Amino acid sequence: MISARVHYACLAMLELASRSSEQAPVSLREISDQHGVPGPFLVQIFRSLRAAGWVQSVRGSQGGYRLIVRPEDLSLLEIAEMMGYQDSGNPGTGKTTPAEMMLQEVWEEMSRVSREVLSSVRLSDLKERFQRDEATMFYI
Amino acid sequence: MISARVHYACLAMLELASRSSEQAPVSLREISDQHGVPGPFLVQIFRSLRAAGWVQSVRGSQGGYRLIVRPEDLSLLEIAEMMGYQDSGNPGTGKTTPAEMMLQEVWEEMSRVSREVLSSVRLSDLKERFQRDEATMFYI
DNA sequence: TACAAACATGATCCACTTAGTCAAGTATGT
DNA sequence: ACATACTTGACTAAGTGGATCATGTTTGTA
Repeated sequence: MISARVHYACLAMLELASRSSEQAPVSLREISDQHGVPGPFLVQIFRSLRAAGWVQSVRGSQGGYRLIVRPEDLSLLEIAEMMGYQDSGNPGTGKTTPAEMMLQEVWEEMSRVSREVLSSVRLSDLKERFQRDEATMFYI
Repeated sequence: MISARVHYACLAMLELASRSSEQAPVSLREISDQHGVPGPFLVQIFRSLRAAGWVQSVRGSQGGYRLIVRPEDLSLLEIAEMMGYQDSGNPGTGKTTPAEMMLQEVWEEMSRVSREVLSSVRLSDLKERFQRDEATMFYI
């Protein structure tokens, strides 16, 4: 249901968000090492993130990526959709029999509630929780 | 998210349920014609339905399938799972970083609510609605 | 200026799943 | 006997997702 592509993108965005106070951009290498995401795959993902206008690239040595949207303005649903979450709808025989339509309603309700969950989580929510967790960890 | 296989299986089960009062079993041919499901594909699907113990096959001429569970005892979730819905869980890098775990929670919540929708619809619910629709259609 | 770090872009590849097909066999009613 | 219809198993075809490669461009630094 959730592809690795979506998962990786969310990890990456969370990393950028949690380090948005730093001046230096974050390199793909760091994200790759930190979260175990295949390096070349990250490149692809960031192409999309850049196209979405959420990150800015800094080329050259000491380069990397920087977040240029406010974390509270971005939900996981938006990220997932940008990464290709459910471009294709539910199946169907094409017919419009009563049975067919009834099932369609169920599938749509399913996808509705799923999207509701995704859209209810903003990047800033995760960032907050993340920082709280880190603080807790530190004192244990 | 919902595969054609699941969709077809639900259509077929609904057809069997709505005709469970008839003595004669329902042939695959009839279901195929009625709902536009590729014939040979139905064969595969019914193998699983039979393995689940929900239908009984009647071989030979005038043969077909007959429902042998009560429609109120079967939910769409059970059908979907039998047809291979989400055998594989959500993605993950395998690491147990805070970020990773937080995302896992979201993905799990997503799949939880989806399953909740599926499990809340029983075959008997669809059957009822189906018959009501047919009756309405008739009088229009 | 030369070099290394790091992004940019496009093409490509492989594995897996899903949808769909075929063929040979068995059971049964007429 | 013969037609109908399920049984079983193998098999193909297409699409998708994950991952990789190669090559080029930009920029900081020695």
